[in-house]
Amino acid sequence: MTSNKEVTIYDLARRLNISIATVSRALKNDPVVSKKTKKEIFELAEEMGYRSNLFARNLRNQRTDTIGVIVPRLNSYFMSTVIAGIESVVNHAGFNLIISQSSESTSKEMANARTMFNNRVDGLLVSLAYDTDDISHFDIFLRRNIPLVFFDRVTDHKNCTNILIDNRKAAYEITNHLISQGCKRIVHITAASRSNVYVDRLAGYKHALQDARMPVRKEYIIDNDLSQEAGFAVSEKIRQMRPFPDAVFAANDSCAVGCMLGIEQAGIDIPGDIAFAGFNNDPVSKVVTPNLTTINYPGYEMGETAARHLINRLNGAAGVHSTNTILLRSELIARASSLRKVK
Amino acid sequence: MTSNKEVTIYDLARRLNISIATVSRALKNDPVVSKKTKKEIFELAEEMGYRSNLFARNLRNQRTDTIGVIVPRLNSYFMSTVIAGIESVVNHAGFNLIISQSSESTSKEMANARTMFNNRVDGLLVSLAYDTDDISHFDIFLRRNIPLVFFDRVTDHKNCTNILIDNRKAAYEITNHLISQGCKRIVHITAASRSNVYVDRLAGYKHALQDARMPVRKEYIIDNDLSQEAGFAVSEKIRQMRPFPDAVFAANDSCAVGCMLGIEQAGIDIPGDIAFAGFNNDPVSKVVTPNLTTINYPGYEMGETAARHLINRLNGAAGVHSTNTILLRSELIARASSLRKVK
DNA sequence: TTGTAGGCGTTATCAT
DNA sequence: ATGATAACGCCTACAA
Repeated sequence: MTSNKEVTIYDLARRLNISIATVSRALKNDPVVSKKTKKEIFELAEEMGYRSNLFARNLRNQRTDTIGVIVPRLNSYFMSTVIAGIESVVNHAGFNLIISQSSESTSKEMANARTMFNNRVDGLLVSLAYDTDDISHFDIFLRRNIPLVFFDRVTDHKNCTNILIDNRKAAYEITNHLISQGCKRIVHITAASRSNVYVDRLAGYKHALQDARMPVRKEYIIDNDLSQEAGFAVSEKIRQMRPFPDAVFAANDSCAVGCMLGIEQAGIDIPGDIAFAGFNNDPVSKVVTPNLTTINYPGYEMGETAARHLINRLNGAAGVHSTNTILLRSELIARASSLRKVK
Repeated sequence: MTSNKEVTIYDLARRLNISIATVSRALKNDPVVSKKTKKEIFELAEEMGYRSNLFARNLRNQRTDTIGVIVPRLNSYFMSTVIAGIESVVNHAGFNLIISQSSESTSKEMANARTMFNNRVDGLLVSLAYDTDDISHFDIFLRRNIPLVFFDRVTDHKNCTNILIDNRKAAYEITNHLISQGCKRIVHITAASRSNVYVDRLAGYKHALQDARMPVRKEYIIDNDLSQEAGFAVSEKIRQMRPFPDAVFAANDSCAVGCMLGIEQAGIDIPGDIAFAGFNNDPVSKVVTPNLTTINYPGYEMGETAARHLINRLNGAAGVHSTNTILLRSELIARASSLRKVK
């Protein structure tokens, strides 16, 4: 059992018979302190197991060098890739990171925001929960000029920058791809959420149909929570549709995969009888049989961009403040699940 | 542009013409303060946008109510399930959480540990990086009696509790299952890591073979990083083996899946020509064709257990301190990838 | 190059 | 029921 007593700069100062000011300066490598003194201080600090007290420091500095991240869920490939991107930038810039998940619940998101606020984060990166509509719980940050950057699941707000891809365009492309493969009755599985992500994908889908002079049928637009299980459940519904749809475009890969599994169990041929497309380029898209056509979503870059933008703002970089939206490039990846014709 | 100035208890006190002591007491709902004063204080705090300063509070209290988590990677289904379990317990107990990933790098793990230490976490939950062997970077915690709990990727250390499953037994069972299906030449894919997880699974595999009086062949034990790509690469190696193996037991599901994809591309029948088994019960195991036999790994429970144990220790619960190891139950899930006989 | 002293916002101990 | 005040550990003008 060792002592719990913390070593402070006072202890170091006392032992070396110098002032705490010198110790404090030495520890932050202030060039004004003599090499010799510095060396002594460092060695003693090491020996006594000194650690800087972040609270005292932050209390004094009114700055925490910490950035908060709030995401709906940690458990998608996409999200963990984003986090990796954020981390690389943030660490490099000497900031710490606090991550929390809202579990797709607005009330938890509100609590998380409060915690971040109380932890005095210098800035915040947010991807909104499924149902978050009103974002007034972030006002506390804006009122104090704490920069707020949204990514993926965003919302329009002056003073906040949004980092995302052009969901509408990507959905347009993938729908168009299905059309080009001869599909005429394309089901779209989307989320019953007002989130930009799903709204825009739906818009892209509709737009592509319209441009191809195909009807937008209400019964072909199916709402669920986009989980794999929900996708599986949808397959049952689809099987009973008459006329039978000849394509499914789901707003994410897991849901597409769940639906594919259900369809295949019923002995229906993919893509012969019905083609499939998803969204995100999740690794599972390369596992399912046949491999799933999807949109490659640059998660790592998105994380990097969001973090870099935030840090630039913190450092007062010119022009950054007025940036409203940053769009990243995405791309269609056509795989076997949708390839019906030899081109 | 609003002011950045923080509201403190001094501001509240001044406005109400009372002392900061009363304000402080009122804000923590001390029953000693009169209802009336309390009400006034709360209302003014709300009106002025007061927020408690965590740094000042922590500095004063020498306690942060924060728990740190260090994991190798966030991007596996298993790990995000664990985190969810940890979160539920931790939030409920009124603690905050700081999460960081070591990206399987020992040096990053060391840096993370340092950060956690400087952030004065009250306790730490750790799953070790791939190659971490020496854990002296955690000594700083132990020296200060900051409780440390390892889960999944653990190491033996007095004063630390380990939460894990019986990897050896699980691996024994799954190997035995393959043997019961008539497999005689079983390849094991494992990690070139000294981590208990892989060492124990290998031991279980060997043990099962020995109990069945089957030889343990060195060339059947393959090392890699257990990624899906690595699994795919292994399939090539396996295809060239003579005699041809009739089963593969990989130490995780992604690697098993990667290998299956390679084997199937070569037109080899699973499980007819070669059976497959993985580990973890990752969702992908239900997507791959045929569905993958695996071990169900109770991630959520593991997270809950680890967090609960840590919090009990922080609260000084009796007996907890001397607990060395907590084993959770795992179970074999036999699916089509290994079912060769009708029983 | 080093030292002195005040303050960052709280909480807890003593008084009143 | 309320008030005054001393820490908590650090940083930084200002002084020497």
